[in-house]
Amino acid sequence: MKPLTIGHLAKQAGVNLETVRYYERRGLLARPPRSASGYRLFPSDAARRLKFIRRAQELGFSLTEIKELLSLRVSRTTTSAVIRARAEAKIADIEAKIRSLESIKKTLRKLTGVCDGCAPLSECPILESLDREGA
Amino acid sequence: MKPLTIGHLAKQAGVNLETVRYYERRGLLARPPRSASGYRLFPSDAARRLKFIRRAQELGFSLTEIKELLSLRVSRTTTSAVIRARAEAKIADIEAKIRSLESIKKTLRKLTGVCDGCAPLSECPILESLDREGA
DNA sequence: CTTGACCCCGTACCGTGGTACGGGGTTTAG
DNA sequence: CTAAACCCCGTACCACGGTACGGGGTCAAG
Repeated sequence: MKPLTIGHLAKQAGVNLETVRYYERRGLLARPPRSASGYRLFPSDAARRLKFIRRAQELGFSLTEIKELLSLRVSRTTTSAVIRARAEAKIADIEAKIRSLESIKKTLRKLTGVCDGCAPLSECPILESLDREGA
Repeated sequence: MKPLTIGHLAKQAGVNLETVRYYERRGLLARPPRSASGYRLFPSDAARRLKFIRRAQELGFSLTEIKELLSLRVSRTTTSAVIRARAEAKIADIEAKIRSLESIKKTLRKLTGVCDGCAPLSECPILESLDREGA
């Protein structure tokens, strides 16, 4: 639970040290307290936050969106109703993503089934997923 | 079912015309036949393919990965066993994405539940999702 | 008390995924 | 038969998300 220097944090989270500074600049990581000589001293849960950011990126969220996600919490300055609305919007986004992924997955499963069933497949069956629904 | 010029295709798929050319260069779209004067004449299902690409991008796939996804199909040059293995790898990727999304969603649901239950929440509850499991 | 590892900051540079530009031919509607 | 609208191609440029560089201070081991 002792504070981490930027190098240790970066190593622990598996990211580049410069990336940590970059996220701080972008506001994804709070500006940490500094030692007398100006070194950043990160709370140990900063590593968790970094890992969250990386995972969320892999799921197609931009850094801006991730920042929004991370700031969803009840506070003095934001009422729970506002938070609730924002969270529900995010949930809808996420559910749409999940549906799309399920759809691709289903298609891929059909594809792996070919070997067993020898069913005929269209030229590029994957195109059959993700049809309809406006952008 | 008549062929589309690049402009019509772009409009139909809701993408920039230059993007179509870019995808063609990147190999995500087959080089289409040309008219006598050199105009591209796309089969009408190219629009579907473009929409697929855009959706897959929103799900965090890079253009390179999308190209791979799109090329998953049985052909003369690729045996079904190879395809099967590739498809199964993609399925595993997708399932991991879905799990991560479900995890974030669950956290967000807890958040929206606050209004009703007035349960105390940690400072930033979203961090609790996506914990553990190596990158 | 020096040497190597680490940190600071600002700025420059890079890969990905486009998007724009510009000089030129083509097609089509009036 | 001409003007608008479209297409060609190559090249330049852009935003995002980093990543590297370089000149300087700091800290810990020998």
